[in-house]
Amino acid sequence: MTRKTGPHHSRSGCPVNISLEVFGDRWSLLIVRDLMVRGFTTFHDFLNSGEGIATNILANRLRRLQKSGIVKGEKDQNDGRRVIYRLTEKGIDLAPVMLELLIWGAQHEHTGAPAVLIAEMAKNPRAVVEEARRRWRQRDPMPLLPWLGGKNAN
Amino acid sequence: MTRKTGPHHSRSGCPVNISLEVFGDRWSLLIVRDLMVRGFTTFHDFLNSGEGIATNILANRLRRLQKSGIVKGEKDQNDGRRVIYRLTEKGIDLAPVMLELLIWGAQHEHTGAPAVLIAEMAKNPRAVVEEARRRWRQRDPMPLLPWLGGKNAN
DNA sequence: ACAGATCACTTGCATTTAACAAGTAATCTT
DNA sequence: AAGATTACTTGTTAAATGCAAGTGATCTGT
Repeated sequence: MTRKTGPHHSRSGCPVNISLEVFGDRWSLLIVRDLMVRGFTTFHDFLNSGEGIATNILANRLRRLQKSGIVKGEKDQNDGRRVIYRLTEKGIDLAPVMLELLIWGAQHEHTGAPAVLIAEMAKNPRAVVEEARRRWRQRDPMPLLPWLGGKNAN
Repeated sequence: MTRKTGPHHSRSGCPVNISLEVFGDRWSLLIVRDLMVRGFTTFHDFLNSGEGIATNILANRLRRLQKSGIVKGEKDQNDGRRVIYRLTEKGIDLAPVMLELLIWGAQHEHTGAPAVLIAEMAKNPRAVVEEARRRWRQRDPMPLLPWLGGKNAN
């Protein structure tokens, strides 16, 4: 009924904690990934992203990401049905987090990622981040990476 | 041999996705943070960490982190009740992720982190990661950072 | 040696969140 | 005008989380 501390009470002022409160769940960063490295822009894109998010969860996460200023959505001018989602600057600033996540996962878990490519990125993270930022600035829709998931092996 | 990550099947082979399946929740990375930057080692430490995790969830996350090889726990030789938790190498390899998470949170959200310190870390992430790794190797229990949570407004 | 505290957990239960299946309104295509 | 597409909602069920209390092993002080 009555919430004692309001709707969004921060558990602590630690930056790590606060980051996790914003996108510390199983889906939010996958949406950011799709926007950042795969060049996805629509609800439909995210839905068929390979991991199988449910429509209500996707809608909810997109709303949350917009509320926290990481993503912005606007109506497509050529097609009134479509909403085009795009990272904000705050969103593209997650590129370093995304990259380190990618590197860690590729180095420590069995993924479909080609080791050479990962090593390359690990050697020069600054360049990768800068390239991501460049594409974002120029609205370059081309994926940043040849898609790493492979044929979705299961 | 089929690429199985255990009884749970992977949603996709993307490294980002797999990373998130391992620690993509609100608590796992906070435990890693406590181990990595605060020098915490015991159940009790994590419990009084400031964010208020419940005992059952904490036990569950510690188990999961151990199963995925990020954390190792062993009995304290001087006190048979205690279990001392420590990051594995796979765990300390999360330092870059943690750091970028920290930087992003500090730059984009309202946190208690001193801006100067954050800027310093952002300027030379390699050094910070190397220092974290050094402390881990030498079992240096000293916190990596003057604690950033501040007075923890709760 | 014993009482009481401490530590690392469990267990049971209520509440919250996520997953699944359908449906809907607006818009576009033919 | 019919049918398809797009971006969602709305139920309903399953799972995860949060909370309070309890358990057993071990340590500490007397």
